[in-house]
Amino acid sequence: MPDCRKVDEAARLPRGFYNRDTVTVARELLGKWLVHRADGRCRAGRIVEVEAYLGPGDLAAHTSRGRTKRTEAMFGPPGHAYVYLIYGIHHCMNVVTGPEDSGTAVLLRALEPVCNLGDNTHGPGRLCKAMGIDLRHYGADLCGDELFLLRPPSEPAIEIVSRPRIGVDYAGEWAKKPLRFYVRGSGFVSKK
DNA sequence: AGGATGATATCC
DNA sequence: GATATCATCCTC
Repeated sequence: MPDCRKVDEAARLPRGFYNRDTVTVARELLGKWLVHRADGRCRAGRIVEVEAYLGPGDLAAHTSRGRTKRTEAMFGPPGHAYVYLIYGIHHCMNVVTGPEDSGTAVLLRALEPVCNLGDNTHGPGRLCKAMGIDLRHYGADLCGDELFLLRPPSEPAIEIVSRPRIGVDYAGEWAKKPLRFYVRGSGFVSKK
């Protein structure tokens, strides 16, 4: 099991990483580490499942209903967090991608524990709970020092599987598009 | 299969 | 100001 000390020797993902095509970013986020430093504690997990949301034209994306106070962060500049509360209980975290105003983002759905996480890290709600992410992180700069992503010290080759996104049946044709990506064989991805 | 639980969008 | 709707998870 990798160690949290390795966080300091790993390369932080630069702003430019996020300022690209959303599907490209989604696929490349697999295998990267999500790190949260707070209260003198460092929590980290390896991203193994994500979903791409392609902006106002994507009927499954929150930004398809236009710019609102809630979706403001998703329309913001890349490399920031779009966090929202769902079903009154769970938080979900997205990484904002593409140029500012594009309204595109990648939902983080599952992690493999790296350090200081329990084993309840699969599923977007449990991911946020394990990482201690909530609405305080709405709009947080992922190039900052508290919540960030990095390229791990060693990044093993992975095989990427693409499938339809989960929980977006209302989105018509968009519900069928294979915009969910996960690491084959991880064992920590959503069933289905 | 259904309930929890609250922010938000979309209606009056 | 009321209400319907959730990019979910847990329990029954």
